[in-house]
This record gives sequence, structure tokens and C-alpha cells, in this order.
Amino acid sequence: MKNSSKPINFIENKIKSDLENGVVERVITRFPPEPNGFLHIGHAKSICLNFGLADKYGGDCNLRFDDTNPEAEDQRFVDAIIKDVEWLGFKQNIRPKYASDYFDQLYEWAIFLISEGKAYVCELNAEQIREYRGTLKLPGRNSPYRERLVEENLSLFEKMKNGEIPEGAMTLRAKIDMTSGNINLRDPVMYRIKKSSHQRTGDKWCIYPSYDYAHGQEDAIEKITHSICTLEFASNRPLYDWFISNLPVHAEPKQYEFGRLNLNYTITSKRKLKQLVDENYVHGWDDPRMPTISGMRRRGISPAAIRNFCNSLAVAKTDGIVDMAQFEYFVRDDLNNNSPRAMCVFDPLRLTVVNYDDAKLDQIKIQNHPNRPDLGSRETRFGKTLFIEKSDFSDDETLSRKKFKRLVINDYVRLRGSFILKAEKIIKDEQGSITEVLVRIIPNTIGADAPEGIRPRGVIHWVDQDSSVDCSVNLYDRLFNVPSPDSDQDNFLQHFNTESLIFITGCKAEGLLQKAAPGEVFQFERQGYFTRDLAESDSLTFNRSISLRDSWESKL
RNA sequence: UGGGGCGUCGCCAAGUGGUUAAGGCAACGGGUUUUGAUCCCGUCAUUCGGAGGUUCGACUCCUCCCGCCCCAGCCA
Repeated sequence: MKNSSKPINFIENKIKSDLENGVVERVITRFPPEPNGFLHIGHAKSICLNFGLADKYGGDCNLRFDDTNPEAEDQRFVDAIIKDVEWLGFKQNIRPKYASDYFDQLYEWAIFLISEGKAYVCELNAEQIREYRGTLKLPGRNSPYRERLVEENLSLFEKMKNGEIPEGAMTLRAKIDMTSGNINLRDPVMYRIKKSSHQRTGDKWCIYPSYDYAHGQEDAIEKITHSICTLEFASNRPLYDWFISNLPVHAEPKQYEFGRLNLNYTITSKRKLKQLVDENYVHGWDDPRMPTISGMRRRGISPAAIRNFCNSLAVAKTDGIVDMAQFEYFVRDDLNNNSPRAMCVFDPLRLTVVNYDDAKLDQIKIQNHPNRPDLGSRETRFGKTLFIEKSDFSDDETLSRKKFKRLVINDYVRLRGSFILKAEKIIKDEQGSITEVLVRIIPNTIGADAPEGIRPRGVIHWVDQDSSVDCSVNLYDRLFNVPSPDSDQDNFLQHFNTESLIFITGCKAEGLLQKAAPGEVFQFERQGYFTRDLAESDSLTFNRSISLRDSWESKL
């Protein structure tokens, strides 16, 4: 959104009115990931929303790990998430909070609920609980253990905590309403027995609180004022409220739901992303093809581009699918403005300058950016032997100027930042393929208009042979071949784009690219934006962040 | 069909009884250009899921209908 101010969404409106009406004096939000995977672009939207709102209204936003299920979680994910949030630019040296810090308090509150006769230890197994729960149209039935005496519940719950009960044998359930139309209210499980050690609390606990029991109370403890989550939690809200109003908590957080981000041609389901990783479709969570924050980082996409994109998104209750093109727009916008230009030839064709002596120079000064003089210029060698893209040359003189704005035999073209030249002679090998082209430069055409009577067809990129450096490039493309791989439930893997990564070797890059720092992004003129991979490596490899917008192929 | 939520241009989305129905992306024209990039200009919903109704007046209120999403984990 350039010149228009963005409309204020319903959550921000609520915050504004709560502030104005004194409902809250300071807004406190939170971003509560479970450390069971890496953060993706959908999380980025939530991060921008939560931290953004807190910033805008002078409040605060907590990064809090919802680590209530040790079986799925790992310290490695905690570390990755912290790194990603900081990288996105919201907090320096962030000090995260953890649900596990509140396990003692949560346990005490559970005892409180039992004492109030509002929770009970149930001995139904998982399958029986499901049967008793009823279905979407049929009400549930009360558990036979529902009316247990408080004292018995207390002692049983203690036994659960002490590890005296096997996994799966008992649960602590809230006593609410087995006939509720909202299935979440049919005596939800508050605690289950899991005898696995937790990445932070070790073996202290063998019972762990469920999301529904834990989340609202975590919010209350942290005095969260606006607990923002995605739409699928809407039917959990009455339960969220039930715990808050039945427990002696010292705050009354409120939950608000917005539509999560979906992008076409990719997926934003942690479970499915994990599957891509586990089954080696990609090379890890930070594979540049992944819509993860870390993947995008390796792809050379800046935090600002991601933030700009997220801020362009609507916060509403509709669940739509945003065009990947919208994301790409913000990526290109940022990269175009900030990336110095350089040249790299992927599929080299040798050019020999027959009148090299007429050049009368061997170094050329080239601007690093057409619209930003502050990015300076560089010296590039201009030698007798050059490389251009094979696809930038044609021996077909009948090609129209409009259709082929490149080099054609017996015609002129401009080398970017350099001379205008003419292709004079084609050299072929025994098989008849073109191996070299002899060209003649037009003297004094650097930085000057074409002389009378000479009309170069266009401008092409090039590289000097002697000063060039060999490199490889990774060309990334969309992860899936169909717009909505997610909608096909189980078979999203069938739509995996096997050409989402194309590796090209034997490329010739300008010498200065040898010194490119990992993560540094360049625009390879006429090719796209490329960044040197973050991974330590002796070889010179560039990852394509994104191609240049191309309105030409589509018109042919 | 128990409960909850949503349907405005190809995509996202403003709009809360009186506006010519914002804006962004995409697309399509045209201009500038030593990147077929960027940039600039222009075009792009007589219509708001459908049908009725209330009203001088409805995308906005009412009724009915249609469609889509979420909930039946001891996941979050």
C-alpha cells in the first residue's frame, strides 16, 4: 500500500476502544508457538500482527513457547524460533517465556478445580472417551467416573502426578457439559499422563496440561490483554473463557481469532512441512524452497520484505488463499531497491573482439544501481575474450527487432555498461553448433548514445573471460505444481514440483562476486536476484531469490 | 446438518442506511529506460452468493435459500 493508509482491522479497533474506554491500560499480546517445528510465513503474519500491535500502542508482546507436549518438542526448535523472531526484527536478545514455567501454578489450579467439584479423574481410556463424547449430532454421555468424590479425585490426581498410574489409564477432565453443542465443552481433558522427559523440566512431571487447560491460564499469568489466534480456535473460546471464569486468576484475557495466511503453490501446515523434511523432499527446514522463515533467509529474502508483505495482508475472519504473486511483489520491491547489480552468464558463448585494440582501455566503470548513485560503481575488466548468454545470440537474421532484442549476426547490440558491438562471424564445431562469435566493437560508445545509423537491438549482459570466476547457481521454483496442494488432503506430495530446484554449473560471473559475503544479494542483470548461500563452502554458489518480473515471454 | 465462522472484481480486501462500491496484487494498453527490470500514466465490479421483504433510498436492516471453512486428539 503506497499512498493509501491501510484500513484498521477489527482486532486493532477493539484494542483502540479498549484503551480509550479504560478496559485495559496497556495492551499486552503474545506469540505462542509450540516448539515442534520451524516458523513459516504464516507465523510471520502472526508475529507482525502481535508485535506490531504492541509496538504501535506502546504495549508489549511476549514470545512464549507453548511447550506442553514433550513428545513432539525439541530444544532445537526453540533455538530456531528465537533466531527467526529476532531476525524478523521485532526484539533484540529476546527473553522468551515458557508454558513450562507455569506448570506448578497450573497444577495448583487443577487442584482448585477438583476441590470445587469442577474437575475429576476419569479412568476411561482414549477410545472410551471418544465413544462417550458423542458425535457432531449426538450428545455425549457422562463418564461413570464423573461423580467421584473430591477426596478421591484429589488422591488419584496426586497419584497421576507421582507417576503411580500408567500412561493412558487416567486423565483429569473438566466437568462441564457432555450434552453441549460445542464438543469442546464435553468434559475436555485437562491433564494426561506422559512419562517422557521434557526439554526444560526434565523428569519433574509425568502429567502435562492440555492446550485448552494451559493456554488461557498462561495468558492470565502474563496478563495478556488480547490473545490473538487463528480461526480454528474459535470453538475453543468458550472453553478458554470457562477456565478463566472458574479459576482464581488475576487477569481476564480475551481471545480473538483471525484468518490464517494461506499462499498458493505452497503449504503452511507445520505437519506437512515436517513431512517434506522427514521424507527428504527438501534438504531440511531451512531449504530455500520452504516457506519457512529460515528458508526465506537462505534465499536472500530480507526481513523487511517479509514484514511489508505481512503488513499488506488483511486481518479478517475470512479464510482465503493469497496469490504467491503478492508475496513475490514485496520480495522484488525490496530487492530491486536495495541490491547492487552484477553480471553472471549461466550458459556461456564465447565472443572474440576482433578489433580489441580500438577499445583503448581494459577497465570499465559500471554503476551498481541504475537509480541509486549512493550504491556506487565498480571497475570491471574488458578483455578481448568475453562471454554472453548462448540464448542471447541468434544466427537468424530474419528475427524481428521487436521479438529478439539481443545479438543477431550482422547486427548490433549493447553490452551492458560497455560498448555497442556488431556480430560479424560465426564459428561452429564439427557438429555444426555455434562455439564462438567474432564481434567488432564500435569505439567510443561507452556511456554514449549510438552513432548515427547504428541501432543496437537491445542490451545484454556479459562477462570478461580472464577476470571471470566460475560459479554455480541454484534456481528455485514453486514447491508444488498446483495452486492448492493442501486441499487434496492426503496426496499433497503427489503435487511436489520435482523441478523446484535446478542446479546449474559452469556459469561465469564477474570477478567481484568471488568476494560476495554469504547472504549478500545481487541482481544479476536480466536474470534475477541471487544470494550467496549461507552454508560454509569453498565453491561459489548462488541461490536465486527470485527471478526478475518478465512481461515478455507471456506475450510471445 | 449439533455448535461456531465466512461469502464484495482473477487473488487479497475496504465499506456498519444516502460514496461515482476504496486500495494492493494480477492482467491489459501507453510513455520513459544502456536490465524485455524499475519507474510513470491509463483501463479493469451499473454491482456486492441467490431470492424475496422493509425503506424515499440497502453491500449495509429482516426472512428464506445456496455455498465454503472449523470442532467428535489423552495435538496445538
